[in-house]
Amino acid sequence: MFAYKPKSFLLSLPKHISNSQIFLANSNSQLSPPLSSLPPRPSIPQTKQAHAQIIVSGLAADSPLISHLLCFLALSPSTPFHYSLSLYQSIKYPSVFATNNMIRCFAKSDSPPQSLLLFSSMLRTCVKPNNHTFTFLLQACSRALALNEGAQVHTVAVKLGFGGYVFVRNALIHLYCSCSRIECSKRLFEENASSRDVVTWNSMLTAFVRDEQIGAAEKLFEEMPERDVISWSTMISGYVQNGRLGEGLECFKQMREKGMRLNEATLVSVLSASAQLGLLEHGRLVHSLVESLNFPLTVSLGTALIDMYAKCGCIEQSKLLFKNMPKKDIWTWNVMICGLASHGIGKEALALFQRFIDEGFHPVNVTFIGVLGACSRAGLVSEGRRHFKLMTEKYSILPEMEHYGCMVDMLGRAGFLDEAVQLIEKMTVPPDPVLWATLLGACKIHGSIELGEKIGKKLLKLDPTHDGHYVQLASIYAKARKWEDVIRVRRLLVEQNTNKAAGWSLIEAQGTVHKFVAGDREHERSLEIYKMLEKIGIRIAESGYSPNVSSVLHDIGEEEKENAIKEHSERLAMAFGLLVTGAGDCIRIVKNLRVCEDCHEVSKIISRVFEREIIVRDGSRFHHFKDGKCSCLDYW
DNA sequence: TTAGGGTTAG
Repeated sequence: MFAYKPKSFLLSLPKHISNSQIFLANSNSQLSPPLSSLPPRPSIPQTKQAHAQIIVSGLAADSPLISHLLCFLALSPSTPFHYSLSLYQSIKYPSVFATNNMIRCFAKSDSPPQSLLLFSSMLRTCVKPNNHTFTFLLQACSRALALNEGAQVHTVAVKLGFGGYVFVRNALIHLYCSCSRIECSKRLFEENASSRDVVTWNSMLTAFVRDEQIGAAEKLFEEMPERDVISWSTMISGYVQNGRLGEGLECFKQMREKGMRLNEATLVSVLSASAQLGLLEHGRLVHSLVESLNFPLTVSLGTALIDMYAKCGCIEQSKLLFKNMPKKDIWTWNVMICGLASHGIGKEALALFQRFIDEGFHPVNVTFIGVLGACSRAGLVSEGRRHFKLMTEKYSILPEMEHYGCMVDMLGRAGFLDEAVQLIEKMTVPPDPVLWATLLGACKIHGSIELGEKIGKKLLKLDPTHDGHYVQLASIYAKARKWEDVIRVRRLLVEQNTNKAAGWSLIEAQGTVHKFVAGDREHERSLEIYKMLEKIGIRIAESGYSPNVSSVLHDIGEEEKENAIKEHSERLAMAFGLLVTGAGDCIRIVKNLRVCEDCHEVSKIISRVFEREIIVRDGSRFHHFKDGKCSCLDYW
C-alpha cells in the first residue's frame, strides 16, 4: 500500500495530560436550530445533568456509563475538551471505546494535536487501537493540517493492518487533500479501485476541486457509479469557487431535474453564484426553495441570502434579513458591512461596524475592506483615515493591497492627491499598478495634469499591456488640450496591441439572462432595441442632454463618438429593460466594468423621463438611479 | 457502544 513518507517516523512523546477542572456551564446554551435532517444530539448541559445524576446515584465508577457520556460529548457539535478530558480521566481503565471517543473530542476541539498525544500514550498501554481510532486521528491531522503527523499515523495504520479499511483510506485521501498533497490522494484513490464507496469518490472529487482541477473533477463526477447530495454539492461549489458560475447553476438545475434532495451547502453555493452574477430572479427562486422546503435559517444560509440580496441590488431586503437573523457570526456581519459599502451607504456601514465591535466581535481583514470601502464610496475621508489607523494600530491587521486600494481611491477622489502618493510610497510591499491607476483616475477628475502625466508614464512602464492606462493618460492630455500627446499615446496603444477588456452588461428577464456587449446586434430583438435607443435619444435630447464623449478614445469624429457611447452595453441593456418590463418596474443591470460618465448621466435622465428606477451594479459599486438622481451623488 | 466527504464575505 502507498504511504506518504514523513520526515520523522517518531511520534512526540506524550506529555502528561493534566487534570482539568470540570468546564462550568457558562457557555452560550442557545444553540442554532437543529437541521431537520439530523437526529437530535444531547446538548452539553444535558450531558452534565446526566453526569450529575450518575454521581448522585453513586455510579461514577461505572466506566461504561461514563464512556457513554463521553460518546455524547464527542457527538456534540462543539465541545470544549476540558470537560470531556475530566470525564475520561475519571475512568480508571479506559477501554478502546472510551479512548476513541476522547480522541474524537480532541479532534473536534481547538487543539486537535492533543489527540496524537493521547494516541501515543495509548500505544504504550495494553489497549489496542482499532479502525475507529485511525479515522478520528486522521480527522484530527486534517483539521490541524498536520501532514507529517498524519503521515506517521498513516504508517502506523498500515503496520497494524488498518490501512485497507475504507473509512481509514477515505480519511487519508481527505488528509492529503487538506495538506495540498493531491498526488498522494490520487494514488490512494487509484490503488483501491475495487473497494471504493461514495465517500471515496467524493473525497477525490473534493481533492480535484480544491486543486482547481475542474476538468479532472468533471471527469470523475461523470465516472462516479453513484452520486449523493454531497457529490452534487461538491461539483456545484467547485464550479462556483473557480468562477464558473453559469456552469454551477447549470449543475444545480441538473441536480434538481434528477430529483436530488438539496441541503444547506448546495443552497449556499448556488446563492453565491446568483449573487456574483447579480441574478435576482434566480436568487429569489432559491430563497423560495429555502422557505418551501422548510430549511431552518442557519447562520450560513442566512448570510448567503443577505449577500445575494445585497449583490442583486436589494439592500433593504438584506437589512431586513440581517435584523431577523436569530444568530449571526463574523461572516454575517462582514457581508452586511460590505453590502452597505457597495451601495454607498457609508454612514450605516460605519454604525454597523461600531455595533459589531460593541457586541464583542474581533474584526478581520475583510471587515476593514468593507469599512474602508464604505468610507471611500461615501467620501468619508476623516473616518477613513481614522479606521485605517485603528486597523493597524489597535487590531494589528496588516494592510493588504485591497485596503490600500480603498484608501488611495478615497484620498484621490477627495482631492488629497499628495497624501495618496505618500501612502503608496510608504508601502512596505511593492504597490500593485492598480493603485497608481486609481490615482491616475483621480488626477483626471481633479485636472492634475502634471502628476497624472508622471503616474501615467510610470504605469505604461509597469504594465504596458493594460489598455486602460493609455486611455486614462490620453484623456488627461485631452483635458489639458494637449492634442499631440493624445495622438502619441493613442499610437502607443495601437503599437502595444493591448486587449481592451470587453465591456458587457447583463439583464434578467422572465428567468432568462440577456447579455449585451457594445454595439451588439446579435439579440433576437435587436431591431426593437435599436428603435428604443432612438426613442431614448429623442426623449433625453428634449430634456436638454448633450453627450460627453470623453470616455471614447478612437480616431473618429464627434458624431461617430456619440454613436459609440450610444451603443455602450448598458444602454442596450437599458433599452431592452424598457421593452420587456412594465411601466414603473425597476430595471436592474449588472455590468463588468465601471460605468462611464456619459452613461451615468444618461441613466439619471432616463430614470426621470421614463419614470423608472434603474439599479446598475458596475465593476465597483451600485448606482440607484431615481428621479434624475443617482445614489452615488455623482461620486464614484 | 464510537467513524468519513460538501457551503458563505473583499
